[in-house]
Amino acid sequence: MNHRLQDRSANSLPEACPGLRMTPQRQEVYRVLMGRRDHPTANEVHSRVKKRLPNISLATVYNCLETLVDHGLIRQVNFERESSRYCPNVNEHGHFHDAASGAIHDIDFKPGVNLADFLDLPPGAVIEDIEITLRGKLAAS
Amino acid sequence: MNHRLQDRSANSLPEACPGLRMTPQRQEVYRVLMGRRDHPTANEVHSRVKKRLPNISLATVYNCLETLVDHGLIRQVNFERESSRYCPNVNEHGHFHDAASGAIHDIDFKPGVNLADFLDLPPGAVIEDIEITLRGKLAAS
DNA sequence: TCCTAGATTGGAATTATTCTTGATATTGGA
DNA sequence: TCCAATATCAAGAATAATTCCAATCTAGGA
Repeated sequence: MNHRLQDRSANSLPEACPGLRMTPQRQEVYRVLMGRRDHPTANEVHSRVKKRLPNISLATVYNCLETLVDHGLIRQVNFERESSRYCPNVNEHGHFHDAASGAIHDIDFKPGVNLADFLDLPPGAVIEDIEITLRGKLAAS
Repeated sequence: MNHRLQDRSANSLPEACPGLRMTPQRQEVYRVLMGRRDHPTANEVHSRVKKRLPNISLATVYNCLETLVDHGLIRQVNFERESSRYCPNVNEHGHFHDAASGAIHDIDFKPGVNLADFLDLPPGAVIEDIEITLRGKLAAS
């Protein structure tokens, strides 16, 4: 078992994230996200965080989430015009939205795949961020 | 010159779109979108439409846009949490958001690509809709 | 310890969008 | 043609997610 990895994935902020002051609120928001690999909204995060920090405000949860996103520790994902969701998986990946259950699944790229393999990118485009969202159904099979 | 195509692309709703009653408002909203291949917000559409229909309300523009989207005549696209934009290109395609200019470019798929070749889809997934958004810069080259 | 920058809070403000309601318009059938 | 049923439109109110603001609070360095 890799101790550091375990810390990272369920308990704490990485010790050294330059320019980020670790506060109990930020730590708990991060912990809550890492502790369950789903895609909660700010509201849902707020509910979960309140179990340990009953006085935390929703505004603070928004602040913490924004800070964590800015530092690349979590990702913000948007589906249509629904409320933003937050995703503990910072690897490059897409999302599959199951229309039936409402569940959101992370979608990885197949190994070695390059965007330019399937998209006609404008010449000279430098891609800084990718958002891939699929909507559909999982066959009951 | 293909008369019907010309009609379709710049002047009117397609004559036969089942279940869609063609009203002056819808026609104008559609015309305005087809007439300029950009990605306006509902507000921008409203401004443009008002040139010919000065009394049209923003609510009606929203209604028309929603109806046109539901009938597959235009597409609604979202970037982050910005206001929705509407896109006259109903072919399957993605978008590239140029951070410098703010411009949005359509990105086509390379011919014949199958997403499943590039993405690790959950087994049995039936894709109904794809949204691909890239953000970045166009090299000044 | 004291100071300062940054963080937190609660509530107010903002903004895109949707809803509601009443008025109008259109359609298909008698 | 006329009517009834239905769809659309307009205006403003309502909603909901998010951001802003002003007033504390806190941690860490001098």
